[in-house]
Amino acid sequence: MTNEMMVADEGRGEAGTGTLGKAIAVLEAVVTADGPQRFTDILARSGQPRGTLHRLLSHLVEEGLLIQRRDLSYEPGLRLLTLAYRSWSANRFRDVAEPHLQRLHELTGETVHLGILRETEIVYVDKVESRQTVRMSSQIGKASPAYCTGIGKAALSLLAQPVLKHVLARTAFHPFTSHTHRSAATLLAEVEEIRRDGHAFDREEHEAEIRCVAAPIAIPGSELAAGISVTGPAYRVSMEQLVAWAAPVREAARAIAEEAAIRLGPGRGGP
Amino acid sequence: MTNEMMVADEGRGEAGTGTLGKAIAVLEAVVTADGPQRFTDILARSGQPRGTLHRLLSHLVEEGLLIQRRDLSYEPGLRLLTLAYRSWSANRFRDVAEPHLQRLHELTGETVHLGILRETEIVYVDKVESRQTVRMSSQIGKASPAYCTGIGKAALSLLAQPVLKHVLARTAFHPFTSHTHRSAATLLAEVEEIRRDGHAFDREEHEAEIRCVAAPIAIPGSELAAGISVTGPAYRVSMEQLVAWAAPVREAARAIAEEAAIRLGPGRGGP
DNA sequence: TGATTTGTTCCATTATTTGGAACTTGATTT
DNA sequence: AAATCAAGTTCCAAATAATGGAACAAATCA
Repeated sequence: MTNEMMVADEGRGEAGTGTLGKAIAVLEAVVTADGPQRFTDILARSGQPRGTLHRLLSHLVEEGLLIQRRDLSYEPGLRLLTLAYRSWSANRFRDVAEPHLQRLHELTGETVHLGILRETEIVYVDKVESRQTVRMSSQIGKASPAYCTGIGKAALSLLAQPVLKHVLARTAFHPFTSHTHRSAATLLAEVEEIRRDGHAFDREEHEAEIRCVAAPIAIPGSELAAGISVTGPAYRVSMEQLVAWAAPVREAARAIAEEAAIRLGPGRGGP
Repeated sequence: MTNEMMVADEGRGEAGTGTLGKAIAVLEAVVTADGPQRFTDILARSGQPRGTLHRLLSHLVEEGLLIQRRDLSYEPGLRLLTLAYRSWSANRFRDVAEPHLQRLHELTGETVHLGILRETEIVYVDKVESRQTVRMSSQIGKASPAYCTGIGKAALSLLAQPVLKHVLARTAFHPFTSHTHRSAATLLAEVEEIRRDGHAFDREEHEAEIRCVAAPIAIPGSELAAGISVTGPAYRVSMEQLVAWAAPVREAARAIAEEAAIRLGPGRGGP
């Protein structure tokens, strides 16, 4: 099963192909920008010709995916949020994983994440933490690079070697901290270890003073690679501590995979 | 300003018009369904012809908006979650409102919501609550009918009469509880009161044993009607208590509108 | 094995998209 | 006040993609 693991191939590199692809690319251009975007801003960001872009934008507004303000600038619409809410709350894999995340959190007292690999990034799909953090409902839906996060590297370890190579070829190795992998070479070696050990560490590779231990999960039914992690600040969580937590994290991952195989296995999804 | 208040008009009633509209309609059909949907399921739900639907689905999968499982059934993809995360975390209106919601929560000890009107529904955009509830990160993105919720009725009170009529004409008055409005007539009378008072109550109209007090906010710059509310269980929160909270809720709404007018007012949105 | 259900492909017709250029609008400058 | 410039919108013939009915495959059932 691990060998067949694939990554959803989105085809082209940047601007979407096809009519729908272009529309979504424009949507993304607006959504990823900081503030409201005027027509000219989007024109520059998207590279579409004027006439085309204008029609694309009106269609997106008609669909409620964008909102046009009174000063003619464009903002993300509410429909995106509603669609995402529905797809999140109906996600059966997250549902299966949730109690296991909870249990891991009770054991460790630290933040626990569930993430799924998409292209070269890890998308966080669920999170359990104790104290109210600054931003209220966390970063569900946030995407971080796979190559420098615990869950990311764990998920990468599930990929067949040629697929892994293909993903790494598309990865930009940005040096977030002094510990961040700087090339595919060192990462490939670590992935080898992760395959052997069944768990991965983030040694302050994405954010300074933040460490984690993670384990991979192959989602049954779909060809997705996922993972869970326990994350904590370096001053509170030593590497020794993380090593000690590796076993329960692996065990939780195994339990999630097993339960998922039963509840969302080969047949139709349950009620 | 209240008079110009409009509701994003999505045009047609159900199935999307145009190429993009159809694609999003199909996406929605899959996303709102319970489990993974097989081709035939979607065929029935969407009413599209076979050939068309097949192509539409492949495009959606190509774009990462849907995922196709090994058994050929379709599930929501991760891209939706990522797009929604970006648009939520960059939402400047929510950003402005957040500290005010926090303050209201500290004053009342109950759950505080921020919602925006979209068509006939209220979409919850932010939420502040104390104890960890069952489901972790709440119902951000959830949509509830406007006619039977506090924020919904408050927001409706901002609409110009003809627009309001148009919205109510498209509303299905589902009797959730014994207190739910059963027709536009009684609702219109209450909206009149809400316009006069500046606040609205939900007297267990959407869910039994749940009450709230809400106040409307006209979002400056866009033509959106929004609102905030304090919600609590009937056994803990009396109607008298809600009446007492009405003033601070109105005041918070006013403060949010004022601050929003400055920070995201007529000009470009500053950093 | 034959019947049935489910998913996929084909392709001539039709409708939409494309995108450069002209046009409108509104602000700023001379 | 006229001229200049920038931003947004509209137009339309050519190019392209969507359409959808029907034929085709593949798996499932009787």
